[in-house]
This record gives sequence, structure tokens and C-alpha cells, in this order.
Amino acid sequence: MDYEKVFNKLKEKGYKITKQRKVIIEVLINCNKPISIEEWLLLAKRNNPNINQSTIYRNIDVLEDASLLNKIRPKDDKIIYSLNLEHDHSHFLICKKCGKAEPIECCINEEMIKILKDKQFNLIEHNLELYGYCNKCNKHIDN
Amino acid sequence: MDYEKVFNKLKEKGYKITKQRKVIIEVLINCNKPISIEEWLLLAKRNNPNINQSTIYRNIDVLEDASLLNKIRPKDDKIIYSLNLEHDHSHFLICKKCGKAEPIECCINEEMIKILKDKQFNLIEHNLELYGYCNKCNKHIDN
DNA sequence: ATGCGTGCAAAACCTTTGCACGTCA
DNA sequence: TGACGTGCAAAGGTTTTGCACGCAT
Repeated sequence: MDYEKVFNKLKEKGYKITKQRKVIIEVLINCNKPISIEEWLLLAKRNNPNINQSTIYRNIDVLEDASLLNKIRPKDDKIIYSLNLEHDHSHFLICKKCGKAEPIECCINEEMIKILKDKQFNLIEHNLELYGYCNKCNKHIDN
Repeated sequence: MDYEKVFNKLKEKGYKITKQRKVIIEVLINCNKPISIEEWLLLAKRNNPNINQSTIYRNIDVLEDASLLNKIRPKDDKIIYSLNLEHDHSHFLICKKCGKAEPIECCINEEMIKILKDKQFNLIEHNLELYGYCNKCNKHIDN
């Protein structure tokens, strides 16, 4: 169960499980796509109208600290977040229409490794985002 | 000459070449790494102390419109910009120490294309950033 | 019981905009 | 000369912070 996974990781890190924290995390679990801070707050307020924006911001830090958060920074749009339950890091196919983000397996291939070797570049981390239209949305595109 | 390339492209697009615009672009040309808006303004002010932040912001729009700007959005840092003289788009090896960003050739390989095909994902654009230490900096790391 | 987490409001930051004036083509 | 570009200051938006209180452990 996703809930348990997340809460256990938070407990391990010494964080408390508060009502607000639960709501904030449930929003991500129930949401099938990455969301902006604005949407996140809105959805959280549906379950608990008192939840404050500063609580969202503070919990972003908490979730990042626990490596539980994916952070996607589109070039021309707001940062969006989703839960990271998969591995250490993920790459995504992000649909420009419905917003769904599907994690995919890694991408650093032989060719890339050769380039890095040639340039003697010591790779620490990387970021790959693929934007387009998913199978479903591709069929309905007319605009 | 880089200056000419850039100014010609701006003229083609119908933009005027003003003193401020020159200074702003020269900063990018003379700078061997991508910089933040803050640094950009600071460096521009060295050549022309009157240059205003809003002029930087407005020229970012202009340069983007003319496809002359690379925009890098590190996950945990400010957006940084560099001139795009290369191709339609570039990917970079970005040094976490000296900040240098070296463009590299593309990355979407057979394996990736197969995944996209399997998932029937219609790829429109993508974004790859590789962070690590460049050859030079790698030798001096002690912290 | 104690200290972490939260709500609230204010502060701090960052980006955009309206207006009057200047300047490039 | 006319339209675009700029400086300035104010507005708008987002994120962070201080403080007092509440709640999870």
C-alpha cells in the first residue's frame, strides 16, 4: 500500500504523521498526474479547508528530504510534483494534454557514456523530460 | 562572428538594435557559462549602469522569440541562460563547480524510440540536462 | 510533557506592467 | 517621424518567515 510506504519512510526520518500531512500526501496518491502547488493546495483544501499554503511549502521540503517527491520543471510552465515511489529517480513521458506523467526506464546509453568518457565528464545526476501526447490524447487532438 | 549572427537574426525578426540590447547580448557572448537573471543584470550594469531589470526581462522574451536563448532549469537552483548559436535545441553537460555548460549532440536513441513506439507516445519535445564535474574541476575537488 | 508542525499575517522575493520619454530605422 | 524600446515605480504573484498555539509521540 502506498500510504504505508510513504508514512514509514517519513517516520524513519523522524517526521510526525499529522492530519495535514496525511491530507497533503493523500492528494498526491489519489492524483494520477503531477500537479502544481496551486492545484495541490486546492485539492488539499477540499479535504481540510484550513490547510495553509505554508504547510504545503513546508511539506514539500519534508517530502524532498525523504526522497519521496518527483519535481518536474517544464521550460515554460510551473513546477509540478508527484510522488516518487519507484526508484531513486525517474524520467517521465509527460502528456501535454491530460498532464499524465508516466515513468520510464533510464536513458543513459552506450553512446552517451562514450561522450562522457571522451570529455572526461564526471556525471553526478541527470534529468530527462519527454513531452508529447499520450496514446489516449493523441487520438482526440483537433486543436 | 557571433555578434553579427545574433543581430542579424534579431533584425530578421523586426527587432531594433539598441544600446541596451547590445550590452545585454554582449554579456552572454563574453560569458562562457549560463547565468542567472541576477548575474546577467549585474554584468550588464558594469557596461551600462542604467540598465534596468525590466529591460533584461523584456529582452529574454525577445531572445526566446528569436530562438537565440538556451534556458536551463536545474531542479534546485535558479533558471540560467546562455546564447543558443548552435542548432535548434541543445543538451548540456553542466559543471556543478564552475558552471560551464557544454552542448552535446542528441540523445534520443533506438532504445528510447522503441519505448515511445510501444507506448504510442507522440513525442513533441524533450529536455535533457546532465550535471556533474567537468574535466578541469574534477581534478581540483576536495570539498 | 516537549518539541515538532501548523495557521496566520507580514515580509521578502521575483516578475510584470503602465506610463512618459527617448531613440533606432 | 513613428513605432518600438527603455527607465522608473508600482502592482502582482509566489515563497519564506516569526510567532503563538496545538497536537503527535
